[in-house]
Amino acid sequence: MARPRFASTDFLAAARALARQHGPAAVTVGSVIGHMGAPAGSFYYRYASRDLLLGELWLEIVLAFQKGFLAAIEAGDGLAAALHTPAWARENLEDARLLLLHRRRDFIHGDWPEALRNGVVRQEETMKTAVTRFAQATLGDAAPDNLNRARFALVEVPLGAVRMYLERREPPPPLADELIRAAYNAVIAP
Amino acid sequence: MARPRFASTDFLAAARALARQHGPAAVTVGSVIGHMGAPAGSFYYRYASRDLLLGELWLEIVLAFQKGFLAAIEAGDGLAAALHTPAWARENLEDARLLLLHRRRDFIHGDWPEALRNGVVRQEETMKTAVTRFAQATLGDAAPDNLNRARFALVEVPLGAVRMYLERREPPPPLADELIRAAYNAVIAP
DNA sequence: TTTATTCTAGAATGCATATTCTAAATCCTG
DNA sequence: CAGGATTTAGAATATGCATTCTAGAATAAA
Repeated sequence: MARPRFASTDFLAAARALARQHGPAAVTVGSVIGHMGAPAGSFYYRYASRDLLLGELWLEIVLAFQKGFLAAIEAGDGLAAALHTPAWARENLEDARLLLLHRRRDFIHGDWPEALRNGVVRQEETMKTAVTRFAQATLGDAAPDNLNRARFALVEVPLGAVRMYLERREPPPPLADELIRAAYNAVIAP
Repeated sequence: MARPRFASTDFLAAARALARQHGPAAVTVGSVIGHMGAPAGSFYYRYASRDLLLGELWLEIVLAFQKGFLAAIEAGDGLAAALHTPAWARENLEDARLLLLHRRRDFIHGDWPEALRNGVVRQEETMKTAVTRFAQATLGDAAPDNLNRARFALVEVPLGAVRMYLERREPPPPLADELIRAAYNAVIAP
């Protein structure tokens, strides 16, 4: 084989760097290979498409985020799950900006590549299951209103408390936690 | 003059319809003129660029939304301002989806057309001023933490309570108001 | 050393879009 | 009606991108 100069992970790393700096839309095949001085052929030797690259990037980040969230839910601690967002954002500011300031469809517009579809579906369902479990355990049952209440407390409130800081590239301050805690307690009867 | 078949407002209406159905990215010059059977020349006779069209659309919607919000703030009623989001979303479901499910940069990527720049800047500052006024009146002063607290209660919480419904094209139910009220009261000390 | 395999190289292709250009049609005014 | 202004019309141009293609270079295995 010809001397391998470019590994898959190199392309992924370049994509990540570009996405962090200029957003997912700026991750074009051209910008990626330009960023690392690789020819187009080398890219397509590793990745079947641009979508595959961006999809992998998103999935990797979302799964990393999810881990701590799920752990808290499984421990039955909803407040900890809600507070996981600012905590994770502090430790992973750049990835948090990527994940929380953009939508999934900013990474992949339209259908996901076959190779990733399973992973994405599993990710979605894992999240949905966690929220459902929380609703049942803490709110009594998984009636629609309870699911929405749970989702609000666990997902939307933390996101809202953190987004304004991420936009300024600042780690969420203690106030973010305080706001989340207050809203959580107000919405999830103790 | 040749018989005017296409008014500016026709293009704006077509853009709105397309954006509502498929998102701002689907508003291309081609899709707009295709949607109304107009030639490209007629479009460019009315609009200097696609950005101008999309920018006008966004600005029109955001200003419509803002009106009620500002009225509540000026009346000194923060809770009413927070509840304006679900109320407006109920009355303007499709525009609310457009405004709240997408970001400004999904309409205009990069620099805004000169013709709209003033309007956008004014819009931003009007909003910032309103939040500041609220912070001073209700939280004592406009220290950074107070501004962020105000923004959370007035903007982020309502958005979070409403987004999940908008995504499903459903008007926000009473629960949305209840969640907003609870979070608002918890965060804005009475 | 030969040969098959794995990659690098980067030019060529194709497609979706925005925008421009030129011509002609329609209407208003004198 | 003549002449100028306004609009329609839509083909032509330009650009940015993803992707494909064909050649050739570097390596491992035989």
